[in-house]
Amino acid sequence: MAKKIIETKDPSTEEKIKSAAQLLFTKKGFAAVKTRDIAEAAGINLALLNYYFRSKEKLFNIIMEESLLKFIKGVADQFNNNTGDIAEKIEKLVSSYIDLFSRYPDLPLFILNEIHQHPDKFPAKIETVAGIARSSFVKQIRDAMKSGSVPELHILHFIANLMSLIIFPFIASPMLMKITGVSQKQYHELMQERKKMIPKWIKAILKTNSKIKSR
Amino acid sequence: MAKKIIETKDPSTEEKIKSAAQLLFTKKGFAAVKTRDIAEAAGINLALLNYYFRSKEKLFNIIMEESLLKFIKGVADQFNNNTGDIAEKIEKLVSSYIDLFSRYPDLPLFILNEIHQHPDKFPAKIETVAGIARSSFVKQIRDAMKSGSVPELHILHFIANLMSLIIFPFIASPMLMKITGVSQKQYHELMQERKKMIPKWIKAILKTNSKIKSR
DNA sequence: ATTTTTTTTAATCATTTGTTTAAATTATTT
DNA sequence: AAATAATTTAAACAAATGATTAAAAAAAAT
Repeated sequence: MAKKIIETKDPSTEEKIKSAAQLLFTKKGFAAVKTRDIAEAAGINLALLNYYFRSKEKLFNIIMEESLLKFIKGVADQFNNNTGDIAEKIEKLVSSYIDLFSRYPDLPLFILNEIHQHPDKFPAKIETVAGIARSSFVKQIRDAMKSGSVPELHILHFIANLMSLIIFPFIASPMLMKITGVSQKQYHELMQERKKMIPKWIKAILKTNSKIKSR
Repeated sequence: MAKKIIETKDPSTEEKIKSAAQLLFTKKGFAAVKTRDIAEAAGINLALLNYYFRSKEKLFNIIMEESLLKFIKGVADQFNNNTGDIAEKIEKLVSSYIDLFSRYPDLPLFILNEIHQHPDKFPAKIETVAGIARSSFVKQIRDAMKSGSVPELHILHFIANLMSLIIFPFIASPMLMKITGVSQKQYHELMQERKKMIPKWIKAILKTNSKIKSR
């Protein structure tokens, strides 16, 4: 009856469990997924889940942590990158996120749900988040606004708009497809289109507010 | 052991159950809510839930249907309204939605989750959705684009952008508050601000694309 | 080859959970 | 007031569910 310290061994079954869990948790959420579902999807014996991960909750936390990392790494990289101007950073950010969500379409809703239900757990694990507000990117924007080269706009609006335009179409894809009658393939192409369009739109949004300032 | 046909009687306990269920389902989703949670929150005996609603699932469906109605009524009203120009309709739509989500902050995530998990169930119940594509509002936009008075832009982008800018900040409020350090009260004020700003931003987005066309 | 350790399996446990039952209570009708 | 119907309650059931156990099988070490 030798228990094992998780890290050290065979990735095969451990990985099988993790990827099955990732798939299911991401698609259905913690409560809706049963340990037996994971075992079956992974093609392993039920007891192995607890053997490798101790509990459903611990397994979920691992999946969630990795998901959060995927989600945040892109922002963090761009937000803390010190080279390039605002426009360039936005382009890279948009592009890398659209690629990420094209690969993992369930990721954003999964994460937003988790944050929605456990708002306090979230920043504890990922210190990166607090860093965003102090990042060079946000500073860059704040400075540009103060200097007048970019019109004033509350930073929340700016970040909210940018994230909205990137993320929401992935969260709402079934609805938007139903409403517009667009096919899966078309939808994907339209998302690719947005890589070029969102940066332009964001720029246009910023210019809009100059009316308010110059009045 | 007298069973009853639901509609006819005392609203008191039935309503207590419904509002408790609405609160919990909306906040935590179907699987995470236990019938005993609902009973406790409603301050009623567990068996009454089944007495009045037959099953947890039936109760959930009622809550979901009402939520979908709340969610869609606003669009449908504006989208099928035949008076007023595009700009006016957008203003009304934005304003009514921001009010709706300010009152029911958990509503959008709840509905998006449901659609995400049961994409087929959704349009079956709410015929309104299919109607949106054929609505006078969408026609109006399509005509305006063709006539050149508004630049060409795939209708999906238009609807996606509009919904994104309205809805996403409510879905992501905990995250955005953490990132920007904005308080609950400030956040609410900023959402109110968006009533005026989003229509301008949408207009600005539309104009952006004219470069592509006029080139 | 033998021993030891690690991994896998089938069976089982203890709770939890959705639902039902039968009796008690309350309200309504006659 | 008596009879009937509707509502509420406490208790219980059956199935589902997360977790554990002890033994078997496989792999690694000696």
